[in-house]
Amino acid sequence: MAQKPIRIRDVAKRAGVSTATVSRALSNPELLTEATRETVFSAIRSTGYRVNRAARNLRTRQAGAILVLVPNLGNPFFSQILAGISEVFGESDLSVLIADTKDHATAGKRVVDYFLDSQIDGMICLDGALSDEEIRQFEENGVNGRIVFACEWKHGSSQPSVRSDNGQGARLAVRHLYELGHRKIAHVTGPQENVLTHVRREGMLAERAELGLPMRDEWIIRGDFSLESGRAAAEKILSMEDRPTAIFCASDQVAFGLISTLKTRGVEVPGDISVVGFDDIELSEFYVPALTTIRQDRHALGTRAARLLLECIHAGDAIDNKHSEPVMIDVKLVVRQSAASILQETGIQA
Amino acid sequence: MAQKPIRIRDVAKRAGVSTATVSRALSNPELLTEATRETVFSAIRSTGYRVNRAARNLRTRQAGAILVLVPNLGNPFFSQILAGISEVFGESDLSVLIADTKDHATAGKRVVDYFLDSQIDGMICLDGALSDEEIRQFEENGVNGRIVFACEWKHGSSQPSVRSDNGQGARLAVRHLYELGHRKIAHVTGPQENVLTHVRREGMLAERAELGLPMRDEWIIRGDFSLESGRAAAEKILSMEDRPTAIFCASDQVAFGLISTLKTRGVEVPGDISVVGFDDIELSEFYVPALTTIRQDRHALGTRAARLLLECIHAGDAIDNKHSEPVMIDVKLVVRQSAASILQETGIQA
DNA sequence: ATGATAAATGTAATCGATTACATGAGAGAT
DNA sequence: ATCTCTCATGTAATCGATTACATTTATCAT
Repeated sequence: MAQKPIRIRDVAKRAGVSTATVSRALSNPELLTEATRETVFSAIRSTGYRVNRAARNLRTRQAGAILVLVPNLGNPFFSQILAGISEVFGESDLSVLIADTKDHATAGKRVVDYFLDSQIDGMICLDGALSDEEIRQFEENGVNGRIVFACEWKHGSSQPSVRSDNGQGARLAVRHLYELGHRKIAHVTGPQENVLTHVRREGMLAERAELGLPMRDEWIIRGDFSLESGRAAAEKILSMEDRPTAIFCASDQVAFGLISTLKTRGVEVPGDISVVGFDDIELSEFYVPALTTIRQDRHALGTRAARLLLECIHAGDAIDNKHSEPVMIDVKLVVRQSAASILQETGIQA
Repeated sequence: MAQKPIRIRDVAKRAGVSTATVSRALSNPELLTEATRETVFSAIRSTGYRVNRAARNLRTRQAGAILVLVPNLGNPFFSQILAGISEVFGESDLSVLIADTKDHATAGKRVVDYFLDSQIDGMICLDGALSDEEIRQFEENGVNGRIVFACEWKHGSSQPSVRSDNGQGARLAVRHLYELGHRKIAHVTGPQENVLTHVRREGMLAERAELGLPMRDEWIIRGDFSLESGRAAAEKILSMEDRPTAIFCASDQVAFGLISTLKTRGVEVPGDISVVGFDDIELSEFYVPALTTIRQDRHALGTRAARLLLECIHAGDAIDNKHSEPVMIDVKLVVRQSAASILQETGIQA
């Protein structure tokens, strides 16, 4: 019961014009007379014609799609970014493909192949941990001008990117804890090679130095943004003789893993230890205690990156990589319940 | 600096064969002599040839992609399902498009257009709330055989679907609470028109009846799976004179919203009120208290649906809709901390 | 040796839209 | 009345792979 496919030729016949005219009505309507344009459109409507993407893509040498490369689709952090991206591309006529870096690694797929197979016209990469080999393949095949990084980026690369002001976020977190009276502040980092891990740690150290806060090696605990690593960090902290009074986590998930484990072991948050997260995912507001955290505007990260990519694609080789400096998105401190004044902890009142 | 595109013709020339032979080497290698096959493949390797998808799609009248329609990309519940889906399609050579129903509604897009524009060969629909109008369009355009529902489904439709055993899940939840000694059990539902809302509510009522539990109208609280609706439900419960001792929520998110609000208002969970969720998203284990909930195997939902769709696509019009009965995925009760024996609550010991 | 059959490969039409180039009609200048 | 020039539209080549059909070659029976 397949429908009879309606071709541009059928529309042309119906409208009494050539296929060229129909095609122009679609892509450059201003070239046509008011009258013919009307005739053609009414023919299109009455036949229910829809352009065949494959044919168009073949002829125009475009793919009509872009790819979003996500480090881990299972992480709720990315959902709002994706929503922002698909919102923008929903208005263009580009479709959005989504792939998980994890799947790739296991399946031995090369990202550059999406370009080489002309499956995509561009890519938004949410994963800064692409191998150098893959980056080299991008350069080699001249697809660099059609890649935008968002959230994460490749360290030292000049590729266009959209990012939160992570350093500032870290400083806000530390300062907030400082203002609450905390001096012994620990930090659970992200994965070792991650750019975000780096800038957030640096931001924290900078603010710390500025405030003249003490520092110990054991206060920097290696994590990887995951719930599980939050749990592991909690174990470390529980085993310390002299525990920090506050902990700044590199992600909200880490904070959840941490808090949940601490509380299970009888350590109260924020009673005994204050915790600040990073990201402000939806759930943070409804955690117990509601999480004090640094908000990243994930939706904006998505839409800005999407628009930037659209520019790159439309510019083509014309402008090339003039978007060298990253687009920065402001972050802000969201004060909730998980970090409290140290006075409450010790019971000392002024 | 665009790369010279290598066409099948170039490979043919290099290998000293016709384009037909090269094409066969790729799609039906068994038709060729060992020798020519070797020659062709080595020519492919040395030229770095990659097939042009647009050309292939045009000729074969396929799209080379499938669509996953998600009710709300921002909901972490779907991430694992998506991961499962992209895992399966990563092995086929179909790409995965993802679209959010919300965007569609606002942009006034029609889902069926993806098919009509030959952008997709099939679709996995995670949204059971498609309008009748849209369903009609599917039938009208003969694309019904290429649609698989997952998680949710269209009530009364015979379209292939993969779903959790929601009724059983609800029964398990109620029974668990019953066994803990609870008799006054409330339920926060999903959105009114949702199929899951319906079957979960029915399952709950059935188990309740079987156990001879009392029932009051105010114990059925309307929600919509969201954190916010959990908060609203909590407000309702707080305002009741005679509060239920346990609450079964239609989703984990609802449970979080509920618990967080109850605790903020000084009602302890599970001390004063026990709560059971539904879904078992990653975070549930790390909530405070760790959430007792019904686990849906989201990854399996994704992979099963993906494989089912692959079958449908390969079968073509041949088998048509023989997958009439839904694929059921088992759920199980995961006991954690949010639901406790009622004895603890009242302080009465046996 | 010859014809029949099967297996491997080649030839060329085809998928459907786009667009460079060609054509024709009308406006305006002389 | 004739010549230009412009603007709207038509003609047909093209994008690159697939595949029905044609042709060649090899295999085998008689």
